[in-house]
Amino acid sequence: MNIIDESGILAISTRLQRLSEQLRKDGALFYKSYGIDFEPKWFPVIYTLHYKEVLSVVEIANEIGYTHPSTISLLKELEKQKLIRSKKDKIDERKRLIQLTTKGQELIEQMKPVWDVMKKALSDIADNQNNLLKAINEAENKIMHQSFLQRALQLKSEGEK
Amino acid sequence: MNIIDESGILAISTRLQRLSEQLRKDGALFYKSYGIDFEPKWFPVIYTLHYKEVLSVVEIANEIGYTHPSTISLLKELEKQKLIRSKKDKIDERKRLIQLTTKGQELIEQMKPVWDVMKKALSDIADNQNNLLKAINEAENKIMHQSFLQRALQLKSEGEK
DNA sequence: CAAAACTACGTAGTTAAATACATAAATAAA
DNA sequence: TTTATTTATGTATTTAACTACGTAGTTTTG
Repeated sequence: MNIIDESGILAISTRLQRLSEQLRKDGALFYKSYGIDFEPKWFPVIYTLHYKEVLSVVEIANEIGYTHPSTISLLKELEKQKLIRSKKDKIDERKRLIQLTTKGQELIEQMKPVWDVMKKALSDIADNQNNLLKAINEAENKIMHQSFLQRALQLKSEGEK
Repeated sequence: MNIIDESGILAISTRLQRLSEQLRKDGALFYKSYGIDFEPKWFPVIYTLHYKEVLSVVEIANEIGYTHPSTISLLKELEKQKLIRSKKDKIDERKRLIQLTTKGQELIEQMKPVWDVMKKALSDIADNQNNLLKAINEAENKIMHQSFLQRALQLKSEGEK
């Protein structure tokens, strides 16, 4: 065990990042093992469009929790892959409406069994005495209610009394 | 609740990354609220050197779990801030030995009470029915024993039987 | 209904990590 | 003891996110 792992909660941001990166990389390799040309970073957009069908750029950005410029660059890649297409909204001319192509829909069907296997492997990793996914949900809920910064500032001002 | 949060375990990498980023940003702002010029990304290096005192570049990289080029660029920043200094190892001339400067040590003393507040706020966020830090530890242990990719490939081959 | 404010999208530039590659010193092997 | 291998460090380039900024529609307001 190294110092950072021992440092506990203070290094939690680093630990989260590292874990995320490991899972992402292995995910990419697992798609490849099926001969599927799919990058894990595309998942949020594709999965969202599978359920919502037609969304604008900003709507997708909000759904996946990225900024809109990041989303635009993801959409560009997906458009190059011909997995999505877009058209101008006739009512609001500023909006670009995005949806899956037939190729995109077919790819999803092809990936569904892969996702099932990934789900099992991930659940196995994440479900222990403490369930990682539930822990994330609980932490996110707390942050949504009051951010880390707000909590820390409050503790700071209480300490100054 | 959006689609990605509903998608559960499949989007866990994205969720981990997002949470990490939120905590990192708030951390930076909290240091600033004390008038301390310190970036959260420096924490792993500084904290490690606080306990190990003298380490080479690659040793630090291993401790903090980054690649050595990333570590070198962190070290460059810290050297520019005069928080660390380095000298050539007399026994092994390839090695550059890194340690905290007096300024670095003083900064740590200044940050210790800040870290205490952060610890409380983070513990409050992370400790729920499922403890996030423990969940990370458990997941990392499982991955260390058998990676996500290995587990997924194994499930795949079992399914093919 | 004209001006102001807001919203949607896009581009440019920055940042923080990675990978790939190169070099030099140390160690092992023939 | 030369040669080959490994290790430590560094540089260049790539990647995937961000912020800052600009433009063009849309909506609200005086």
